Amino acid sequence: MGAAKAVAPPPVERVDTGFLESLLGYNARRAALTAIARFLEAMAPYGLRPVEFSVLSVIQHNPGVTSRQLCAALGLQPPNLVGLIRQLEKRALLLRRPHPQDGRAVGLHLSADGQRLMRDAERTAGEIDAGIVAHLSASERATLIRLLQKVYRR
Amino acid sequence: MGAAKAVAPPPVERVDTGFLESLLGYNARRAALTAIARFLEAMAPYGLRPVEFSVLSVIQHNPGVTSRQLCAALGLQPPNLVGLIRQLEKRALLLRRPHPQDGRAVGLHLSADGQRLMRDAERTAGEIDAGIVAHLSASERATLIRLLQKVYRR
DNA sequence: TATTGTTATACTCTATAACTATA
DNA sequence: TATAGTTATAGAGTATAACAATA
Repeated sequence: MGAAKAVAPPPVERVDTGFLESLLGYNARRAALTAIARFLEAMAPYGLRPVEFSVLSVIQHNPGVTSRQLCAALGLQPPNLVGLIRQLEKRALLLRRPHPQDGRAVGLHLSADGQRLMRDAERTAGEIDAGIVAHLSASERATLIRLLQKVYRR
Repeated sequence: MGAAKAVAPPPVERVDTGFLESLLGYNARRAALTAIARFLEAMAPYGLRPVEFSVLSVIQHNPGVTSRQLCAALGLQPPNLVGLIRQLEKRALLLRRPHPQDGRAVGLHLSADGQRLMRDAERTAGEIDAGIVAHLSASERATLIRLLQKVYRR
């Protein structure tokens, strides 16, 4: 065949990420980043980042929940929750009340302001989420969420 | 009905995360974190973190790719790629060669060692990934990946 | 002895502004 | 003037060790 010595390879025209796209982890991460980016924009008016939103949401639906329970439910480290709780308390969105049965623990509750904020924020979050999967059918969306849960639940 | 004044609410027994679990973003993030945790363990013997793995994988399948193209393909910021490339070059896993057409750019290539490492690492990554979705059927796995791509591709 | 909440701290990841060399 | 690569730097996010108060 022809001369095959020291032929400079042509520049890459289109980057092939085929192998990565065959991995579940890569696709889940990319999808999560897409969703989180939209979420960040939509929650900016409320002054809530994703972690703050999820913390307040769990407190709203579980009044009196403890820090420990929050950490377990959301996969957070206790030390990282301390500053978060303190800031949300400063903003008067949540209250810390003594735990009815355990003197070491503190029950977390939303204030009236916090409840109002979260009612609006959760509605907005639901709308944003629907927008992200607007080009999926309702059944595709349900399937996607069901399969994702199958992955991370043991 | 009964007396309803100042009754202390009972402690939370089981934390309800139902609302968060109705959001795609939350589920995608949890699934991604699960997959990444397994990936971290499996790649530790190769000394590769997820970003390093994805960078080397793209270079392997696109010899001569530039930093800029890598960043666009993987969603990285150029400044964050610099140190990564430098370390991988120090480990003699990749080579930087002048770009054949653009004097500003540098073409990235895997060394022979890098190619050997990535052949093994990609095989291991595929096995790990299969293990994460082992309790899903082959068709469920394909559906999951297809729907995730539908989310993050525009 | 174990657990809740906390402090201090460090490490990773990611983001932005500004510079240089070349196009 | 626009782009590729780089430097310096700052901000999130996440992790561990160790402590006081209570169980």
